[in-house]
Formats: sequence, C-alpha cells, structure tokens
Amino acid sequence: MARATGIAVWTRIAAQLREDIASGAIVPGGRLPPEAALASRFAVNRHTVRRALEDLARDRLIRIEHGRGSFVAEPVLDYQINLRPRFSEWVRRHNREPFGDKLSLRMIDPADLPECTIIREVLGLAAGEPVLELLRRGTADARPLSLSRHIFPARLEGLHAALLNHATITAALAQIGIADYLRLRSRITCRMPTPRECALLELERDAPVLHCENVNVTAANTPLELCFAIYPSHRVALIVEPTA
Amino acid sequence: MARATGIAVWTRIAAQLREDIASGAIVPGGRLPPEAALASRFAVNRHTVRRALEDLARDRLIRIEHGRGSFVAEPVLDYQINLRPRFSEWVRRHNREPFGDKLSLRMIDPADLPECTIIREVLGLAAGEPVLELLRRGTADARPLSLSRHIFPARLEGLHAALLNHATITAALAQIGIADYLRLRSRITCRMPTPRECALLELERDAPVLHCENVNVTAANTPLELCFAIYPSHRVALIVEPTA
DNA sequence: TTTTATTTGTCCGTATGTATG
DNA sequence: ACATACATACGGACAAATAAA
Repeated sequence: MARATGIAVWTRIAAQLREDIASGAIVPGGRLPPEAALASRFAVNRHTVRRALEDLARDRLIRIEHGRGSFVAEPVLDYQINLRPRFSEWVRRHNREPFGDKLSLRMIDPADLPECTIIREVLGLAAGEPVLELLRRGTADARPLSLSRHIFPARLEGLHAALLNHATITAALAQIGIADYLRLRSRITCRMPTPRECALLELERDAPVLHCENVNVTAANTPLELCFAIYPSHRVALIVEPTA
Repeated sequence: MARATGIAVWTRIAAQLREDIASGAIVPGGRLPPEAALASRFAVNRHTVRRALEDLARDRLIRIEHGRGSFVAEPVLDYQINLRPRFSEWVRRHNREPFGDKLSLRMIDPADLPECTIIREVLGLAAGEPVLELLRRGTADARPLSLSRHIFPARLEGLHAALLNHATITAALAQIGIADYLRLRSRITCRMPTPRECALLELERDAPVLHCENVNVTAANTPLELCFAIYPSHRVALIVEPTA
C-alpha cells in the first residue's frame, strides 16, 4: 500500500476491503483472511489492518469474532410483524425472489406433538381431534430464511388437498373459502438450532435462531392456525411498530 | 415406587418430580439428577423415568438436552411490546419485585460507539454532538432479566443529574419535563452473549439472548432515546399483538 | 478430556508528520 | 525557532477465545 498520498493508509485499506465485499470477491457470510495475512498483503503492520477492520465493523459490513476471524455480514431482511402474515409479499417487497419449499404435510393427533397443550388450547380442539401439520422452508434468492410448522384444525374441509395444490398458504386458504386471515398474537423467543434445522437453513450450529409462535385467526376471529417459525438471526430481523 | 395402584408408575414418578420442582427442591435453571440416578431412586427401569421426563418436557417444566442432562425450566416472563416501554410496570404486573441497577452513566461522543451511524441518524445529532449513555440491569426477584444501554442526546437540560438521582428512567424524564415517551419502533434479533454479559445476567455461555433496538420518542414525536437491550431467552419472551 | 495451533484483543513502547500557538 | 498536542504507523509481547488434533 503506497504512502504519502495525504490519505491515511488504514482508510485506503478499508476502502479496498469495502470494494472486495461490494464486488462479491468475498461472499456474504464468508470469512476474511486473518489480520496477519491482510497485513502482509497490504505490507503494513497488523495494527493498521485492525484499524481498517474496526471501521468496517462499525458500519456493520463485517462482524469480528474473537478467536475465530472476521466475517462479511449477510444482508439482513427486516420482517415487519403486522396484522397480516404473508411470507411472499414480504420477500418481494425487498426485491428478492421468494420461494416456499413444502417439506412435509401430514394429519396427526396433537397429543404426539410437544406443543400439545398450547395447540389444543389455541385452536379449541376436542381431545383426540386431529390437526394438519405443514412443514415449510422459506427462501429468498436461494438463501434459506425460515423454517415453519403450520398447525391447522383437520376439520377444515378440503384444506389438506388445497395445501398440496398451492404454493402459498394464502392461496390454499382462499381455495377453501378463507379469503383473509390475521395475526392475533406472536410470541418471540430465541434458541440454538437443532442439527436438522442447521442443515435445512444452511446455518452454522453456533448461530442462534429467532423462534416465533404465531396465533392466526380468520377475519371472523375464529382460531385458524398456530405457526411455529424459526429465522436465522444473521439473516432476519423482526420489526415491531406499535400503534396503540 | 409402589406398583398396582391403578395409576401408571411413570405418571406417579412425573407427579413426584413436578412436586420436587414446585416445592423448589430443585431450583429453576438447576439440573435434575441423571436418568440412571432417578431410576435407582424410584427403583424402576431407566425407560420408565424417561417416560416421566418426556411428560414434563412436553409441559415445558423441564428441558432435556442431549448429552448434557435435564434442567428445570425457569419461569418465563412475557414482555408485551406496546406503545409505552416501562420496565417496572411490566415486572410488577407479573407480581414480581422489580429493580433497576444503574451500572454506569457517562457522556460520550457517539463516534466512539459501534452503533455510531444509527445513533446519529435516529437521534438527529450533528457531528461531534455528545450523548449520554446509561447502562442498566433489570432484575425481578433477584433474577437478572435484562441489560440495556440507553442513549440520550446530551443536549437535554439536566438529564445527567436526573438519571443519577432517580431509580427509573420514567422518573428522571419526568423531572426534566418529559411526562410521557413512546416506542416508535423495535428491531428484534438474537445473538450469543459476551462473557461480561453472561456474568451480569448470571447466564450460561451457550444460552442465546434476545436483542432489541428500540427507538423511543416524546409525545411530540421528537427523537428522545435509542435503547439497546438484551434479554435471556430462557427468562423472557416478547409478545406482539398487532392492532392495525 | 487435554493439548496445541490459530486468531483476535489488549497492552507496552517508539517514532514521525502535522497543526497550533 | 520552539514547545505542545494529536493522529498515524510500527514493533513486540502476552492474554483470551476458538478450533482441531
């Protein structure tokens, strides 16, 4: 790195690294070379490189992890939690191509699910009344964004077939005569992902996920769906804008 | 454990364990004896104990961690994200005793903080304009619930002294003439805690925390505060109930 | 479980160029 | 011309966190 240009060396190193990231030479989520390697590449002291990296980290372009390295931050999609939960619309609003993988669909007795008590209570199910469980993976531009388990009362006429035939839940519900559905309540926690979830989300196993439990109802306010969804925290942030 | 009472043995073991937990014989967050130890204590096979543990896990009374053990779940406080952020009121509504530790209060140039860009933008600061940074720990019944960094424009007359003199932010703001303040927007993500955060929150290193970035404004809609807060996910859940 | 290597974080210090008074 | 303050850049040593053997 040439000197005496009137601009600090670390500033120009930072600019070069910004360019490398913008050009895609280092992919989002990818790792930068270690500080020592960058120092020798730019022929400067390690401290000078560190000053440049601090600058990028301050702008959230990279995140520096003690003992591990520096990583290019992935673009985070802000997901606004509003009255109507619609995955595809949300992704398209961010100018990305949405896609919903249907992983599985089955009818099951909620007693065989760990969330048994909540499911029965929220959906108002009688003992032994079965539910439909849909597993779904949400993707934007080939990057997995969510894993969701949708629980519907199995008594809804024709829903099983409709869910099989349509790409989106909104479309399937429309077919059986439910033109609109609303978010009643969301409960947000976070946890570590299971190995299976890591594989499906293409996630490292030390990256926590946001966990949402959503209660959705019809426009007539009857319980319709309980949805458990997880989101990789490095790719998704939840936005809440209270209005009342 | 006596047999032939007409009630399954695992049911009575589960009932006994529920009592142990309810009575506080095992503290929340504490570890249950290994399955083998429980089996010998109740003089049953390990599989019978496992059936009982599954029952407790289904009710979220314990969480079973592969290769680690079973742990008594801590009571989770539901924190509703509504228009007025008030820590003390929230905790009191759950019949627990709130307490706010002031960890530090200082005036600082936001350029020295990693969230420099966001702070300037949200609070509408001129370059070099200082801010007040208040670090706070929220506790309920001696259990740490939150760690928050509150950023105020330092230009607010008398705020430094008011924050020092009052236990709550609401009271400090009231003293300088700000009778009400509102949540404009919250951005929710999650991450792993730092070692320092673990110590302050009395948290294990592998437990993720919810991370909230809150923008709060005065009743007149002028930017007042940027608040970064973290919550241990095993103790706090965030509730959102959309209304529009 | 323990050890070793890698990588980042935090000190210590030294030297130089530049702006200010 | 000189003193001072400040930002920049370099060098080395060790601590702390992580990953792999």
